[in-house]
Amino acid sequence: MHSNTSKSKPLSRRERESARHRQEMLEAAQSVFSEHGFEKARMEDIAQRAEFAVGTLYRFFASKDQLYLELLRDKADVMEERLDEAINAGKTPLEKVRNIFFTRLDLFWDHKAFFRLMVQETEGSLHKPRLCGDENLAARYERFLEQLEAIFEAGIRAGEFRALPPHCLFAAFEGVLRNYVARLGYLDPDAPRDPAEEEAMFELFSHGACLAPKSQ
Amino acid sequence: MHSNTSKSKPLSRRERESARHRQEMLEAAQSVFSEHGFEKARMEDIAQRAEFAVGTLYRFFASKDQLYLELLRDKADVMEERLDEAINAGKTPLEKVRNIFFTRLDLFWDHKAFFRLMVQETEGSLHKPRLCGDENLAARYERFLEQLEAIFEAGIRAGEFRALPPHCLFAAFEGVLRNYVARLGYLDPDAPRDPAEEEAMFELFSHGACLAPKSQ
Amino acid sequence: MHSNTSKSKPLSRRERESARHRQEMLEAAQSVFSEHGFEKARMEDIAQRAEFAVGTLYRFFASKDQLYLELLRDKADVMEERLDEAINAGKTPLEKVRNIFFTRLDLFWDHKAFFRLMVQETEGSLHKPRLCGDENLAARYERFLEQLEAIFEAGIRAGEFRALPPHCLFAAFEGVLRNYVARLGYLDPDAPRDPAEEEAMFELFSHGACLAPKSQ
Amino acid sequence: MHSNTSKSKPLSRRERESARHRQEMLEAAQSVFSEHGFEKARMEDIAQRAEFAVGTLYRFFASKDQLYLELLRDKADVMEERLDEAINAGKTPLEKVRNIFFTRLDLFWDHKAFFRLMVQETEGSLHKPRLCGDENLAARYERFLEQLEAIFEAGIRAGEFRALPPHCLFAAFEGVLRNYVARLGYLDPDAPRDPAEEEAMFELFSHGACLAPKSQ
DNA sequence: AATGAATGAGGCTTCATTCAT
DNA sequence: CATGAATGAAGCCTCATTCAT
Repeated sequence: MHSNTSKSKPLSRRERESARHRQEMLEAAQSVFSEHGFEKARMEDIAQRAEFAVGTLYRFFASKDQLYLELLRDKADVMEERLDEAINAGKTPLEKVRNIFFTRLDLFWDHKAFFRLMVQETEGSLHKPRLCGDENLAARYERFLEQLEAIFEAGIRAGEFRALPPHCLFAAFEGVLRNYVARLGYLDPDAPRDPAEEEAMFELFSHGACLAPKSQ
Repeated sequence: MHSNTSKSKPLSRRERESARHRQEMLEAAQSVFSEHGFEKARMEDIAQRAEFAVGTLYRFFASKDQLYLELLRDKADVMEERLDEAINAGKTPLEKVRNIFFTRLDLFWDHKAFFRLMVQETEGSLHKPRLCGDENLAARYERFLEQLEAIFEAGIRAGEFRALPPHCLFAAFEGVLRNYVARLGYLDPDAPRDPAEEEAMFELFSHGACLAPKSQ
Repeated sequence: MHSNTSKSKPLSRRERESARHRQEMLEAAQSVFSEHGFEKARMEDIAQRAEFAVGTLYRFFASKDQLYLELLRDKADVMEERLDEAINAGKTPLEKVRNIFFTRLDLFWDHKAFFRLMVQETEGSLHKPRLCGDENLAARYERFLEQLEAIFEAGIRAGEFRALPPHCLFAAFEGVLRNYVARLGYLDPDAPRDPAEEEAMFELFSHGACLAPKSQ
Repeated sequence: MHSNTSKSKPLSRRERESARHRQEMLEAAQSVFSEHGFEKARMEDIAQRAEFAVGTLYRFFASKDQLYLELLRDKADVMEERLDEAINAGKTPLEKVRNIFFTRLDLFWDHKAFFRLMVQETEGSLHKPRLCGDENLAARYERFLEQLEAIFEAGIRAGEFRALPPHCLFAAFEGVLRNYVARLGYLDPDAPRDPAEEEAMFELFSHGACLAPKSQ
C-alpha cells in the first residue's frame, strides 16, 4: 500500500519497525489533531494515543510543527497519486473533472480523519501560515491548481464548459465539493456513503440549481 | 445587563461611554483574532490594540472564550438583520436566494476582517466545538438553515429549482458562495470588488458549469 | 547608590517599585547562579529566592540567558566606574596598577557572590561563548585590557616596569590577582579580610618570589 | 576493579581491546566536554565521536558524572607522574619550582584539549562541587598542594624565596602559571609555543614586574 | 471603571539512562 | 559486549486570569 516512494531496498527488521512506529505516530497525530485542532492538540496526547512516550515522538519528528507538516506531506503523497491517476483516466476535460470530483470523494471516505483535520485547520486550502512555510507542500498545491485551471480552459475551448473565467469555474467546483465534504464531516459521522447524493452534487456543479437553463 | 439591541432607554453618558468602549474592544479583538486565529491571539495584544489595559477587558468580558463568543454574536446580529431584509425583499424563492447570495457578498465586503476570522476559525460553518457550546448562536444558525431549506423547498415546488434534495441545493449554494469568499480573503487582500465575477459565480450556482444542459 | 545611568527623571511609584523588583530578581539570580553555576541554576529557584513567581521573572528578562547577561552588565557598570576612578587616582603607572589591584580586591569583598559567579562561570575572563555574544560586554572588557596594556607600556617607558612584553606583565598581574581572589572564594568563605596578605600578594607581583634579584 | 596503572598481568586480547575502547571513549569525552563544557555535552555526542553506541558508554562508565570523573582521574595520573619526576629532578627548591612550572607548560602543550576543559569547568582548581565529591581526586590534589607548600617553605629556609606566607607564594605561582595557560587556550588556539614568553612568565613570578627591587 | 504587575498551571522540548535484541 | 530505540522526569517559557491600587 504505502510503497516507500520508489527505490525498494531490502529494509532490515529495525528499519521496518521504525517505519511502522512512524506510521503509528502519524496515525495518532492525525487522530488527535483532527479532534482538537493543531493548537489544542498536546504532544502528550499524541504520544499516549500512539502508545509511546513523549520523548519517542521527538526521535521521529523534530517538533510539533514538523510532525504536523510531515503528516500533511505523507497524506498529500497518497492523494496526489490518486488524483493524478484520476486525471489521466479521463479523456475529455469534463471526464477529468468528473473523475477528480469522485476521486476526492473516494479519498474523503478513505481518509475521513484526515479530511476533518484539513477542513478544521486549513479550511480546505493550503493558505494557512503554518503551511505556506513549506515550499514543497505549497508548490505541490500550486501545481494541482494549475492543472485544474488548464483542464477547465481546455474544457471551455472544447465547448464542454461555459465561457466563464477559469478561476470562477474552479472556485465553484472546489466550493461545491468542499462544502459537501465538510458537511459530511460534521453531521452524523457514522452516516453511510450515498452515491445518489454525490451524483446530485456533481449535477449541481455541472448543470446548476435552476431548472430553466439560461442560454449564453 | 448589556442590553444594546433594541429596547430604547435613554442611556446615560456613562452607559454610552461604556458601550463605546465595548465596541472598541470587540473591534480590536476581531482584528487580532483574524490576524492570528483564536488560539494564538493574546489577550494582551487585544487590549493593546483597543488601547485599554488587560484588566479592563475582563470587566467587559468574562474570559477569552466569552469575548470571542460575544464578538460572533454581535456580528451575527448585524448579519441576521440584513439577511432577513434580503430574504423578505425577494418575491420568488429564486429571488430570495439571489438576494441572500449578493447580500452575503455585501456583508463580506463590509466586514472583511470578520469574514477572514470566520473562515480561519470556523471554516465558514458554526460547527466548531468552541461555538457549539453556545445555545444562542447555534440555534440562530439552525434557524437560518431551516429558512434556507424552506426557500429551496418552495423553489422546487414552484418549479424554479430542480427536484434535488434541498440540503444538496443548500450545500451547493453555500459551497459556491463560501469558497468564493474564502478565495477573496487570501489572494490579494487589496483587490477591488468585481461585480462581473460575482455574477459569474451566481450563474455557476444557478445554471452550472456545463454548456449542454441536461434535461431532468 | 545605583544611580540609573544618568538622566534623572522623577520616577513614579510604580516605576520605582518596578526597579526595586528588578534589583531583587538580579540579586536572587546572582545568588543562585553563583551557587550552582549557570546551567544548573533553575529559573524556579531564582524566582523563589526573589519571592516572585516564575512568570514575573519573564516580565523583566526575556530569557534565562538574558537574565544572566543583564546581571553581568549591571555589575560590570559598577566595577567599571570604580576601576576608572582607581586608574585616574594614580599618578605614575605603578600607582595606577597598584590602585587597580587593591580596588579589585575592594570590589571582591563588596561583591563576593558575584565574584564567585564570575570565577565559576567565566574563569575570570569574558571569553566564554555565552558572553562573547554580547557586543557591549566584550567591547567593554576589551577596552579595559587596552587600558591596562597602555599603562604597562607607559610604565616600561618610565622605567618602572621591566622591559617584558606588556601582555606578559598583564598576564602575571591578572594571574596573581585572580588566583588570590579565587582562593578566597573557596577556602573558608567567612574568613576576614587580611591586609597583610593582600600586600604580600602585590609584593609578589611587583618584586617576585625570589630574594636574589636578577638584574636585567 | 579496573586496575590499569602498574601491576602488570598479561592481559588477554579481550582485555586489551576493552582497555582500548575505554581510552577511545575517554578521548571522545574529553573532546566533547572541552568543546561544550560538562553540562551542555551530550552523552550521545560523546558516543558518536567515540564511534560507539550510547549504551556501550554505560558499560564502561556508570553515569555521565562518573565518566567525567574517570577522565579527570586518568589525566591526573599522567600529570601526577610527570610532576613527581619534575620535582625529584630538581635539587634546590627553586629548581623544583622551576621544573614544576615548565613541566606544567609541557603538559599543557601535550594535553591542550584537557586543559581547556580544566579551565572551563574547573577554573583550574579542583574546588568544584562535582569534583569535591571524589575523595581520591581531592586527596590527591591536597597532596600536591602540601608538596608545593613544603617546597616553598624549604625555599624560604634556604634563602631562595622571600619570607612570605607559603600559601601566598603558592597563590602567586599558580596564578601566573594558570592565567598564562588560560590565555593560551583562548587567543589563537593555533599559535605556536613561545619559549621566550614562557621564560618571561617565570621571570615575572620569580623576580616580579618592577625594576627597582625592594630589599626586604 | 481602569490599570498592569503578579501569578502559576500547562505546554513543548531535551537528554541521561535503561533494556530488549 | 554492542546496539540504539524507548523512556519520562525536569527545565524553560507562555499567557489567561486575578487583584491591589
